Amino acid sequence: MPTTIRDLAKKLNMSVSTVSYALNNGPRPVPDEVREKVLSLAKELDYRPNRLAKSMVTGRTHTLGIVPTGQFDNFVLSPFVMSCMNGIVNECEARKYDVLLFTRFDAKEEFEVSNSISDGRADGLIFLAPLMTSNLMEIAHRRGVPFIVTNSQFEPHVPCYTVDNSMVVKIAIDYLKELGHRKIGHIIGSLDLQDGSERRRQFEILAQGKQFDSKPEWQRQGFFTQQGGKDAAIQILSQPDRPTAIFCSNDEMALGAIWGAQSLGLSVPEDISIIGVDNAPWSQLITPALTTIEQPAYQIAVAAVHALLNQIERNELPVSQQFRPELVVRGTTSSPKEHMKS
Amino acid sequence: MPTTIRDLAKKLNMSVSTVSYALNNGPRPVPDEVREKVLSLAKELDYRPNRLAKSMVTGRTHTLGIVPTGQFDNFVLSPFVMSCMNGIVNECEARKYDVLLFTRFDAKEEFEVSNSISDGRADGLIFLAPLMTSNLMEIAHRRGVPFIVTNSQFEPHVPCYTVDNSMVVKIAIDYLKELGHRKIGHIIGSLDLQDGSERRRQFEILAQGKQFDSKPEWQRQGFFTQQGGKDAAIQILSQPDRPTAIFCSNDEMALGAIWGAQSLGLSVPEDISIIGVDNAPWSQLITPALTTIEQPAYQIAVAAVHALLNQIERNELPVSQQFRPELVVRGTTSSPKEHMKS
DNA sequence: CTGAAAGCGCTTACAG
DNA sequence: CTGAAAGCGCTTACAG
Repeated sequence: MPTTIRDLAKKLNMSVSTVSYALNNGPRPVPDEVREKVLSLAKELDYRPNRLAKSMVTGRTHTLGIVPTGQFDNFVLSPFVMSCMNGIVNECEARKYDVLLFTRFDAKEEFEVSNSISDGRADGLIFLAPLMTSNLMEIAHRRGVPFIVTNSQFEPHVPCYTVDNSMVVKIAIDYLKELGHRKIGHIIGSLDLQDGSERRRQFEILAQGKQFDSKPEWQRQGFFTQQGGKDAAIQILSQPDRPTAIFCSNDEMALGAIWGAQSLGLSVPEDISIIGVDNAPWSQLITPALTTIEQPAYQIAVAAVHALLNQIERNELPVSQQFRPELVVRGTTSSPKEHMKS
Repeated sequence: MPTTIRDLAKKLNMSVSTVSYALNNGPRPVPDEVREKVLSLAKELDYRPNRLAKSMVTGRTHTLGIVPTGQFDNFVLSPFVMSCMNGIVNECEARKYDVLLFTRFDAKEEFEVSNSISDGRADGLIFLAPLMTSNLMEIAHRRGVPFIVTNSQFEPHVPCYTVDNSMVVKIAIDYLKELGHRKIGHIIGSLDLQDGSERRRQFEILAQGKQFDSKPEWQRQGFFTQQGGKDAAIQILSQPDRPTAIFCSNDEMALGAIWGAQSLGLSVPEDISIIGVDNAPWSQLITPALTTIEQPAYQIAVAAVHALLNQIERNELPVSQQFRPELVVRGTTSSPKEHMKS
């Protein structure tokens, strides 16, 4: 059995309160001599404070909970989520918080998750790109658990930290237009994720605003996966009248789209320009290197954690924030061939 | 204030014990009618059990702690660690455990880590590729906290789950020899990590066994990073007498080595064969695709978690296990040019 | 069958 | 200045 504060008190013939104050160096003053004694015995007996007991009485755990959307597999595959995790963990480290990863996730075991998130183990919650249909945020709100959301947007009162998706699409389209493209397709991401559906919506808005030509047949679901991107690209590009450029909602699908185009005998970027979103670590390693839109995932996460901890520690209400994406021009985009332009 | 078990008992005019047994559906039998009442009021008042309180009395948290080696940055960069995390989280999910990520890590804030790991928040610990100099395992052992180690090996009584590094090196060297290589260099990984130092040691053993030619100048530190690999390759390959193949202790360094070779005007694999370790997700995306040795990181992690949970739940002592690596032949290796052979 | 009570290991008002 | 005690929210022997 590990040493407890009572063991120390008994051995020293002191009260537990004195020992506690000595150990914590306050808030009640303790004579140096007494403190020395306590500390030295604590060391000798390898005393370790029990955090559960402490948390029970203080109501604080110094732990942040992370609620993933789905299987952790997707984490590893998604460079965005990984950068987020990186930012979260680094910021937590700086603020001396630990990170609790909930493994029963929203999509599958909602009931267990909804129990976990407010069971006292975390001071606050980070929802990583939750499904648009998730009601977990509502539950957290109702139960008074501080939380923030990354990469999804909900009602105004829900604090959301996300990239500006209308800007993501605008930057991509503006750049393609600048290159001379008029006929632009879109490989759509998962529509139950806000990034996927919002990018599609913005694409639609620009298309309907006659910013460029697009037809329904040039827009296909790719589900944010390589295979999905490849299938979608093949469908889009095997049509007699095809676009000269495709905007893909993430890099995975863009990679698949390149393969799809090549499988049809088309060259990238000569025959078809392809642009993704994320700036995945591998995107600069492929040939040709992928043109993409980078979202500041790391900074988003750091800001989100910062806001959440400010709410927890200083009761400051977090305010939603949108972050600017950035164009990264590489080799999968170029001007369209003259005869393809229209 | 959230509803407690006492609130329920009071409102129902029952004892807390009855409510507790009703809520947990045992171990003491409770009449169906009473149980219904309790459950329905619990639902009405949105009662959520406090896990801290429960853990205090049961001594179990249903949470596994992960102790990273260093900055989380390295996690994101390292495909091996990511696959491990993936395996850990998936296996924990299946067994209904959550995952606590300690953010104060071994290398920097050892004292805080050593406090955290035995503070009651986790039922067991996973040390992810700990430094060979770490004494955290000893501390965990002394305090009676169940733990396992991945990708590092210590004394026999420490349960370690790791790839068989002698086989990693043997497979790489055998394959290069089979291609006809006689002059082989090595880009060494971090020597404070067991994978790095063990692979170097095995390389040395084979070299001294006259399995192939190698000189000290053909072995350079690459610190497991791209830049380190590039620098090392440039040093190795700018010598008048240079090897025809380089075995790199991981894929990151192999990538850097390719760049280094190319910066010297050498072609891969025509002028120099390069082989890595890890089978990183991007390794098949580069041109030429990287020949590498895959270690079953996911399976290692799953087995490790499995063993750890068996110890926690059934008191079965975990036994160390070594896993077989596998050769993945791709485009960065070929037979050496005739005149270079010796 | 069910209630009153002890106890998990702490913190912190409350007395003296 | 310091000790005895209440209490955080549970589980579970112990009585009745």
